Amino acid sequence: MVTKRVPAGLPEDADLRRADSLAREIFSDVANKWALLIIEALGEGTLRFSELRDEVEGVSHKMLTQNLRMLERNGLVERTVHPTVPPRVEYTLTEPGRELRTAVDAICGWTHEHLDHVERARERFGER
Amino acid sequence: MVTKRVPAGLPEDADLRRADSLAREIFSDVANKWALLIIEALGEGTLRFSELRDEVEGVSHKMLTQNLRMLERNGLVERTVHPTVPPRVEYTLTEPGRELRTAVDAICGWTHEHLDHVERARERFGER
DNA sequence: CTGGATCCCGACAGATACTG
DNA sequence: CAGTATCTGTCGGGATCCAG
Repeated sequence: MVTKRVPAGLPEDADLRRADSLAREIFSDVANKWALLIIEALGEGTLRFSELRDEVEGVSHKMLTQNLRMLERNGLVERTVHPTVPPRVEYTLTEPGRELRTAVDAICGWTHEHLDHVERARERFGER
Repeated sequence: MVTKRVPAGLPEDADLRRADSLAREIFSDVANKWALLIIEALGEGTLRFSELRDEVEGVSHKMLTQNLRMLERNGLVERTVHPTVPPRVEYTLTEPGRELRTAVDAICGWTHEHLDHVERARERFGER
């Protein structure tokens, strides 16, 4: 987390602190397993709640709603309710959300590309 | 998380399942706040344990060691002990670790670039 | 179907103390 | 300084039930 350094006490000092703590807060929100998997699952498209639950393997009802609310609150995901019966709710990444997704993609890609490296590292690590 | 689809029952089927579950496991390990912050803190350089504790703001002694062990086990971080007194232990990203770091950089960058967007989204979300 | 609310247990994370 | 161990409380997160 790169932080701009400024002599203490200047007028803009407080603002910078605020911005940094906000950045940390957002990072903490976003940098968790379920949030990233949801972002990855949404991809370019639109998914319903139940589709997401199926798509994001292993996520519980609670964690899904919780993270979706959080992502919506932070403006990463847009939630559109179709007032039909039964209700139909769709989730889509916003533009910033899609931008973040490319980073998540990179992590996913990295994971698959280094399976062997990790496995070998684990074996070596196991020898003790 | 893109998964290659193969007709069930083929010889390589089991291998693919194993690879996927391994990928998920690695992802779960890596996609957490402290691990990502540690990777980001290490950057291109080398840091001692105590330097990392200072650098990664808010991390506890325990979480730091725990995550460092995990990153070492997965071959993302290299740990070198200098048998001096007092002991001096240094941590560096491995090559795969540095590759992953670029993705983490992207997330950090994203965070700082969208502070306003997030703040506005939160305000709008608050109106309920 | 979506999702809020509640209960409850296990895992996680902090604090502290102890070794090399 | 670096790291392990233990103890303890908190809370993440699953299961379940209820409502719109």
